[in-house]
Amino acid sequence: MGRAPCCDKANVKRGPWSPEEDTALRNYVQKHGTGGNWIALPHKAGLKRCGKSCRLRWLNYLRPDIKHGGFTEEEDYIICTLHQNIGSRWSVIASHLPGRTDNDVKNYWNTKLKKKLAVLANSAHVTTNNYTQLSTSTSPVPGIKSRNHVNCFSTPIDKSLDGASSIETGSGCNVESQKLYSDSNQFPVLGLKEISDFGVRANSYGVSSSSFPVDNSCISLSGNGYGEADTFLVDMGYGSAYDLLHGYSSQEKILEVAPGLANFSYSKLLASAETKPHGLHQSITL
DNA sequence: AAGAACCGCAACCGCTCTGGG
DNA sequence: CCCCAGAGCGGTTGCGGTTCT
Repeated sequence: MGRAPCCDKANVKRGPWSPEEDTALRNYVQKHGTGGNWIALPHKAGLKRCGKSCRLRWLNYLRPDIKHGGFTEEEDYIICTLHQNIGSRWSVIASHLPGRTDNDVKNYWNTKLKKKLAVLANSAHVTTNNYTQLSTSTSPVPGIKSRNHVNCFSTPIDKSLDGASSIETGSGCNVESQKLYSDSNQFPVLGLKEISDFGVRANSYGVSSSSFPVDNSCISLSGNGYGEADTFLVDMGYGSAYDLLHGYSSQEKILEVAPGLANFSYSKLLASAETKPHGLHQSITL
């Protein structure tokens, strides 16, 4: 026996909403609110619709603060970053995008962004950028062991950044790991730095992303327009920071995971630079 | 010009979560 | 605790519009 339906499907209208229905629902909600009871709402509003359908219509289309239209580059960036870190938790991702609904974000990801990233991944000369979660067996940095999805990308940090600015660095730079690094004197590793050294504030989403702040002692961007940058974020892909916190927190261990860091040089990387939408920094794809 | 293929998005479905009794 | 109704969520579908052949 299946689950009981949430409403009498024989007596409710389905399919696209008419302008009259939209008006009735909008007027009712604006006047009375939802009352915390969507099941009873359609009857009160004089609608022959399922409560769930009303809720969806309101949340995804009729709400006054809904933003319609194309997604910006900045929104792309946020979606990609969060999707990398937390997966398809659309409601959480949407909560970071004012005016966007989970349905919007989900549709956008499935119809456009996913394909866009696939094209980017295929066109990358060396590897993909860290927007993707490819289960690739090829490693972006020579010698890095293939893990669940090890992709690497760097972000030159502009030292003129406002100190109050926030860069998503994942838990690789969160307070807990920074403390661990500094307490155990691990920072000499390859120019690994504390994010706060650069005058920017790490913004941890409480996820296992993995951006390492480093100085230019291990990175050279000469010849590709970034030679003047002396601080960078290097993102090793989801999971690496977690490892640093749980057993890979020594230089030997780091090199075990990523031996390529020992002679890591960006100078050999292609200058497939793109301007990041928020204007805080730029990134290159390794 | 017409049919096929593709695309984007609104809406639905069914499962999980949550809170009140 | 347990149960259940309702809310919330993510995956999927269906359809209208657009582009391609």
